[in-house]
Amino acid sequence: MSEIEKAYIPNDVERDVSQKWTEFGVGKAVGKAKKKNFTMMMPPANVTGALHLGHAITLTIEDIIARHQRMTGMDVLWLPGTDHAGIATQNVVEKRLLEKGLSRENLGREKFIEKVWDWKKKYHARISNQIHKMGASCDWEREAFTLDDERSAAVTKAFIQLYKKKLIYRDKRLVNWCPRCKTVLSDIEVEHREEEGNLYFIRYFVSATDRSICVATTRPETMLGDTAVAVHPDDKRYQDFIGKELILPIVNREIKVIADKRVEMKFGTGAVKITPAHDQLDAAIGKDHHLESIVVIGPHGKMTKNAGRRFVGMPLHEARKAVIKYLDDIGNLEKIEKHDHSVGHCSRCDSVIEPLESMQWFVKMQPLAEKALKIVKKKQIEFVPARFEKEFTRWLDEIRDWCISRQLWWGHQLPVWYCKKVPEFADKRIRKKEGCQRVIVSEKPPKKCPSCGNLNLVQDPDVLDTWFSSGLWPFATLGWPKNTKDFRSFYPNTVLETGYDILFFWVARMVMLGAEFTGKSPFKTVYLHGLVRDELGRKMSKSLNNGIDPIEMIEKYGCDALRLSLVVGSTPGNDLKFSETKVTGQRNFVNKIWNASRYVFGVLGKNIEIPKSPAARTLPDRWILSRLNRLIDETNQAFEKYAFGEVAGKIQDFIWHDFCDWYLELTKEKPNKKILAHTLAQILRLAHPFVPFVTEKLWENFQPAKKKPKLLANEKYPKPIKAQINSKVEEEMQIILAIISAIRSVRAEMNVEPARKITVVIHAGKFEKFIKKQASEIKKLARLSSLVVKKSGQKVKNAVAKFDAGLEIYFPLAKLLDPKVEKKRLKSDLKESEIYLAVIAKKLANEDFTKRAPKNVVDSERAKLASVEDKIQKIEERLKILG
RNA sequence: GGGUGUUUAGCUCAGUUGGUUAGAGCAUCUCGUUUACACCGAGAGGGUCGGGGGUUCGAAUCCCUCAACACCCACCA
Repeated sequence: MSEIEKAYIPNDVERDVSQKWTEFGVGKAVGKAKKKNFTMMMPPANVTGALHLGHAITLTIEDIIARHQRMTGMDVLWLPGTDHAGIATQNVVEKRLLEKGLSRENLGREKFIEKVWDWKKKYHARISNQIHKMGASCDWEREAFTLDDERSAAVTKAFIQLYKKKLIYRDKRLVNWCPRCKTVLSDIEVEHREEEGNLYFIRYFVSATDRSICVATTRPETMLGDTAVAVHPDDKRYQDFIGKELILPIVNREIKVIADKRVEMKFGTGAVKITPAHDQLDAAIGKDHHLESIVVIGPHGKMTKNAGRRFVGMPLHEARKAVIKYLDDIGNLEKIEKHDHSVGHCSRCDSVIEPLESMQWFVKMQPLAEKALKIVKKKQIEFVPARFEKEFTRWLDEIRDWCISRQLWWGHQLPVWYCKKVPEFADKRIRKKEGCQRVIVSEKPPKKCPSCGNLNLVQDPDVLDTWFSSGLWPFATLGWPKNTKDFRSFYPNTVLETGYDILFFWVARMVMLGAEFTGKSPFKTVYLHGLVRDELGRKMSKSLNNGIDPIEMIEKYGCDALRLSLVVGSTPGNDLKFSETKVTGQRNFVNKIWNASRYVFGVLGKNIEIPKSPAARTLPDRWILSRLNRLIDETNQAFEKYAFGEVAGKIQDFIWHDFCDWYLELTKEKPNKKILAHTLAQILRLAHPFVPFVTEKLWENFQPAKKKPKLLANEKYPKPIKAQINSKVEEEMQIILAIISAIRSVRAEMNVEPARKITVVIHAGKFEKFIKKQASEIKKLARLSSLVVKKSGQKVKNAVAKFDAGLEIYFPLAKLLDPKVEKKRLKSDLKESEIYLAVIAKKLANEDFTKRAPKNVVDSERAKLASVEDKIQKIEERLKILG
């Protein structure tokens, strides 16, 4: 016993245990088709920086799942990986370069990518190390990276296959442009926020008249690119304007008034300026009315030469001011009103997104979404919690095409070559050259143009959206498109666990691409956890500086404590408020397990074998076995529901209260070694998925010296022995515990020092027998010098009395008894009981209740009534005696 | 403009298919060095379950409605 430290010191233990797991290959999956396989892919962490609490909760939940499944006998593949995270990583590296006065343009593409790989290596090592520190029992031998060779091959294959099916196409359209990241983004990478703004009213005159139309806009600078004004065809105010030419102020270009149903009559003046190059709705209207599209805002957020000499080169916000001033000067600015509207921001850098017309690559989503929806309809995929299914299908129902090309360097370059026709943002040298303009999509660089034989082909400089490669993750990680053994063994995956914030970004794409390429749902269950927030419920962010570093928590309190603090009290899909005090609370619990075990191992001595089926000798023995098996039963059920918080909470309750507070204390005099060993072993097995380090370390004490050591991680998860669940035993024990509590309560109320042992007399009625059997335990825990248990007897005079559960408990100590205090105490008890009596009596007086409620409910109410009536009667008698 | 979630003790949250006087942890107060643990133990106080209405013998739990907060989606310029 002296070998076990008095308090649990996590850091050394964790290092030691971690090493053991690696040695024994705990996370390694076998991968034989005949074995029962369980597959789960770790959401690949971005190689941008360090692990945060979001990763910590992901790893904790997934490790709980993985360890639990492993212990139930599954061949678990939990495959770890990292994500190249295109924009995010490129941004950090560029930022770092900028600090040294460098830019990616100075370095050139190749050199720059080298730098990013350097960064990747460094942060990959750091993140892997941190994943280890979280206790993650994943299969490192199968680790994958979204940009490694195998995954890149999968990406190319996927791209080509979709292109051949005409599900990938190239088109010029209005896209979301981030002027800071200098790339287009998909629609879901744009975050809309309601912002204060202005509505500007600008007057456009009809050519050669003094009649005019006033238009309202939130973005006056775009008027330089207007090519029409639209009104609703039914709008009486503007009937005779339709078809007329207006003079666009400043530019002095003629634009037509058109009629279109999409114009909202009630908004603004009912007349809309149409700028097809810079607004989605305008683009749609422009297309239908064959309007010209004039680009006035360039890719860097500056005005183009189309905006006119006065504005060219101006950044957007300046251009807005200048246009307003100009319009005001020439008298065309009617008024400015306050107007809140939703503004799109880059999800990576928060810059305001500009709609920009540009040639990009898209995935046609409708056919893919249909396949995914079919999977949902056929119930081939289950969401936990279920409500996310609705969100999932709704998004798929309204799906829009996915812009997948990015003007970045870090990522999978498109497997596309042009016969000297190059995309618009390529540099000038190649732009000048001309060819037959053929687009070649090919797995390997083509030697010459298949149409004209030209040798001078140029690869599209763009890369694919990071999420395109993540979308292939469930099968690309297993070697797809090759038909590998792993793919056959582990596909489809069993569970996909991640945060609900990437339901569309990631989960939906995996389901669609999985259905497309493998013909089935990539996983059976989608478990979505909530977001970790700070104690005020705010999102953790760098700008608020409210982030908590999980590694720091591990160093301070231990990994097990951190893991519990992320799971206990949390439910699927709901956000979790996190605070350091939660971790300290769980650290205390982990220490409790440690010390309870220390006590048990002290009692057991060395070379302990865990008994197969220990015999219960006493009521407490039978009770703890009943409670234990009830717990096992409940935890198994809760695991089925993915209610990990519930499982952890129940195990915690059992260990702390049933086992430590009661069972260990009750049996200290005469410990039953076999029951102790068995119960502790079951506890360690049950708790292991949640607190793997401390339990694995403690498990070492169960190893008989001669035998080869076995790991707890490879043990079987407990199954309930239903025959040991015994409600009668639990009820009896409940009475013993109630007696002890009642005595303790009276002692505290009467200020009897704990050191002072007292005498208690119990009139126990029908409970006499088994209370007598537990007399020594009651004496010990209630600190009694003697305990007299009788069926009934004369009311004990000069005693403090307590009536509970049909029992009379007397404390015959004249010194203790202050009649005044005792009367007061009894009276308050009486009052409470009378209130309770009234409640039940009223219920039973109601004929509807006695007639309609089930018999067992009515009976139990009657029993309660009898019991409380008895108690009241006894208290009243007592009060009479006291006078 | 649609949709979802949350609202239970000072704080963080549990509350299965409606059925004891609504629970736990933290915090608070009182007592305690009973050799596993002060990262502990014992005891106590604290809630008209967001408001209103309905269904029912019976509602924190089911239905309607309102409110606050959070989030998601949407081309109102």
